[in-house]
Amino acid sequence: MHAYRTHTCAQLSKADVGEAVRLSGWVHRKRDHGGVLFVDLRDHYGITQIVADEDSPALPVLDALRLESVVTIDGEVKARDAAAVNANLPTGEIEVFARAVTVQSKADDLPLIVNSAEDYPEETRLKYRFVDLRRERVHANIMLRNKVITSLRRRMTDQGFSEFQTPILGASSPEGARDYLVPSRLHPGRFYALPQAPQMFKQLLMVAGFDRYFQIAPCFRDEDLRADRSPEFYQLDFEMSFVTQDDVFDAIEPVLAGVFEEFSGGKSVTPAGEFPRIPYAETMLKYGTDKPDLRNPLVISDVTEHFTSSGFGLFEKIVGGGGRVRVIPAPATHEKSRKFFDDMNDWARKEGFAGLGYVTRKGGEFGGPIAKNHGEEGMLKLYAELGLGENDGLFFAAGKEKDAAKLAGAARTRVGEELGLIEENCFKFCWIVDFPMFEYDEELKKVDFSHNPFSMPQGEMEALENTDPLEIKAWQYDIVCNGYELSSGAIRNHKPEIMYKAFEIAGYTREDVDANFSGMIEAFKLGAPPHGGSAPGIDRIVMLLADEPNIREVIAFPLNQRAQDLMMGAPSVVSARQLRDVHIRLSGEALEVQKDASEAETTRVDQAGE
RNA sequence: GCGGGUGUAGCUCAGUUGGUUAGAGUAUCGGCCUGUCACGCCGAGGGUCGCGGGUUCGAGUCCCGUCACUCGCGCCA
Repeated sequence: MHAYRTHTCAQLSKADVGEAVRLSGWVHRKRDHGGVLFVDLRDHYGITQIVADEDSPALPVLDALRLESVVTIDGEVKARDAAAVNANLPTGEIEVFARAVTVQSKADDLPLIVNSAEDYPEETRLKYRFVDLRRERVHANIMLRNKVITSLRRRMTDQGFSEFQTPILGASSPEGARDYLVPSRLHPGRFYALPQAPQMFKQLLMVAGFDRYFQIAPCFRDEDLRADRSPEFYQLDFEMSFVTQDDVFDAIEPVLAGVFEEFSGGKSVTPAGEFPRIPYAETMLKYGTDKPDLRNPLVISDVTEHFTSSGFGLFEKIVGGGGRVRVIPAPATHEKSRKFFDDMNDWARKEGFAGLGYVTRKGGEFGGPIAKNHGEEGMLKLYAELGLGENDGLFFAAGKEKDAAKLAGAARTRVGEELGLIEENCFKFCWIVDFPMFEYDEELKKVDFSHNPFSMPQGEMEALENTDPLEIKAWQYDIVCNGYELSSGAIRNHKPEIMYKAFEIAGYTREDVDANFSGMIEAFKLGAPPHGGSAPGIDRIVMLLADEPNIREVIAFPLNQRAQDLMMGAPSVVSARQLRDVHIRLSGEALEVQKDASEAETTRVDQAGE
């Protein structure tokens, strides 16, 4: 007989009655009836009820064990009486009568309880993540993640993509997020950077002629966190040669739609080939964001023209100063109290906006200060244009275009949620396309890249030379699902002359480009295919599929909101010797921290890895 | 860096207008119980009310500061 088990805790059924079996697992739950003891034995696969009575030598041993101890049970499979069958358990028709027990590992008092769905503080959960991960929900999330990744791999290879690895220790590059830095021992004063994404390497693989690349790629960005942002995360990174934007869309839509259909648990998914394509300018107008949640039916409109002259002086003044007025409909709000509208305004102020105006309408009657001052005639005209009914309210976001769009976007979400308009049980995908190539940086008072500088401008060199830079679009696109940006990608700029020109517009010289992107620019001078790709975020995909509001719920060992590993103690102080090795001397606060750390903390116990 | 929320027993939470010895459930420990499956019953231990200061005859409760966690803004593809 095997040392630990003949079956898993999910395997036994009526067909095995009478068999002598050996099971191993964790003591999930105990029910002690004095002369008879029930133990739910749990492993990765399931739960089997173990029973011991006074005839069994296992009884006192199991009785004394705390929950989550690990045991091996030798016993006999018995059928349960009809009345004792547990229909909630796949193994509920049988139980194993314990003849003997071996304690593999005793558990102390637990910081959190595995057999309960109770919510524990994240701090506790992360510190004892190995216990937390035994709990049903997180365990299932991590297994879902595994299945999603397996499925993505299969779908990509089936489409002729090949999987590659790229370096983790790379060079810091100037654009984008802050890099995680790794000091070099062999090269004093020099640093590696962990990849924010394998961007250049995947492009170089295209230049190397591999045609279709993908990778489940670890990415690192040293920026502040959000619920959907971790400093280390994974992307389904891919790149293709000799492709147009449409080819990239055609390649990835079936992969994403397919994996969502496979794991959505019956929720509807935008079919492959039908992802709406929304230009950036349109999404900023209609949804007030570049990651619109299309489950929300509300659409923002620009009504600036209605307020060039208006009895409502505030809007007239804003419009006169070049500002915009945007509106969000609040359908069927005739029975909402004044408090509902005032609360929205309070919310907007709390969010740091100037305020959210509103008009109420009850049975055709307009209400609120804006309606009063703007006049009934003007309101009727406005409502007619917007196609609004006699019981529909309206929220107003006014200000500089950027601010008005942002407030309108936030208000659209808020109104949709408050009115219960968000469609449930669906995943709504869309592409955001035609991102601007450049934008005006108000702080630096200059034109700068609005996204990745390596995207091909639409119209290529001709556009760069003859168009207002702020009008130029890029072959740059995002995939958005339910308001989450899942992916960002582009058709790349593989022509050195166009790249020099694009950088020139953003105020960089040929020498700047050569110095910062030498590898890439050299490669493009030695025969580069047109190419493009994208990189869907795997953690966010799993988060959506698992219906979790937080990315850490789908990462086995996540860093907390302050980028610390509470279990392993990262980031940690290191010994003076380690610092010397990498030519680093601490000062100021950093030196104080190092000094205050206990000797044990800075003692390095060498251990061999695998 | 900024704003919001939270912080009371190992854990989840209650705690009134500032008023006697800060409670419940769960976990732990002890006892009872032969068919449970969130078993049940009896009992016990367990508290720097995050920390520091202030107001007050009196602070878990009010005020100021600070720390931790978290959500958002800034930042970030």
